[in-house]
Amino acid sequence: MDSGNLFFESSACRGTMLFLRNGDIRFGGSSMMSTDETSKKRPFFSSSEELFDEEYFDEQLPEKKRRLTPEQVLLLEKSFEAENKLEPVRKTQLANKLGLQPRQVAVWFQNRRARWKTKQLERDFDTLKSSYDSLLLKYEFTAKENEKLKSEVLSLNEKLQAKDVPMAPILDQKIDPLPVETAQFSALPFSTRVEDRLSTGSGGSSVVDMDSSQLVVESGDSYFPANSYTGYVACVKGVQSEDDDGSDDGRSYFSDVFVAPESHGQNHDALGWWVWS
DNA sequence: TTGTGTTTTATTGCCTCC
DNA sequence: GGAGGCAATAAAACACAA
Repeated sequence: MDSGNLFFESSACRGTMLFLRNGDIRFGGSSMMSTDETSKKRPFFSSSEELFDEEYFDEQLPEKKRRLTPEQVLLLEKSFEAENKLEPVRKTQLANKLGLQPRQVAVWFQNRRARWKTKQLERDFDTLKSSYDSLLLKYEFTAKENEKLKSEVLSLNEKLQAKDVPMAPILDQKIDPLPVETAQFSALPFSTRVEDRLSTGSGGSSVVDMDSSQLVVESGDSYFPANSYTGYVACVKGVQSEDDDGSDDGRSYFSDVFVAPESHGQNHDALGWWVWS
């Protein structure tokens, strides 16, 4: 990992001097501190000036990878909530404020974005699953209705035949879906780009671009594959989203949608699903 | 206390953008 | 070409059951 280490040990401190490829020199070591103690001590990485300061060395034990204090994490979380990308000026300001190196702040944001993305994928999956289940129930219900109506037509035809009246035809085709208004949803093709979703963490609302007929998900909303899903989204009530850890913004990015299979017209697919455009 | 699974911090390598 | 982003990964720190 590191390009070179120099182990050192004394009565005061014990650890490893790390010579990193990027030219940084860092110190690692071990301690038997409690978590509480840890939170009171300095962060692991300090400026090279500090690290070569003898007084500093006498007072401070170099540590191995050190967890950030709750206060530091809180401030970082707040900053992330405001904006999940870190421009250089803000990085420097945060680093100064927190007593960390800018690199640490950048790394924290990088990892935080990764965690956020993982959570978001989980939420998207849950939402899609709920939507699928809901749509499946609807399909099954309507299919039963269809069968029921068919048998009614048969029955009535038999009665008409008995009275020698021309029969009504039984259409051997599947019925069309309910009108959009009746079904209480509207279909919208959507397409989102990962870059757009990640560009900021402060968004959260979805807007519909009527000109392009696309559901435009504002930055940081969802992680459906970019331009790879060409299905349709329809708004429906009652799909719950979850806010797992509370540290995320807790927004529901697709809490009111479900997805139907791809289609280019009002028709049925191979599995008998109703699809529309 | 110890083994094990999870979380957090940090590095590496590759990619994109300017 | 340098800066910054991301995915993958390592490893320390932590949590927790046995």
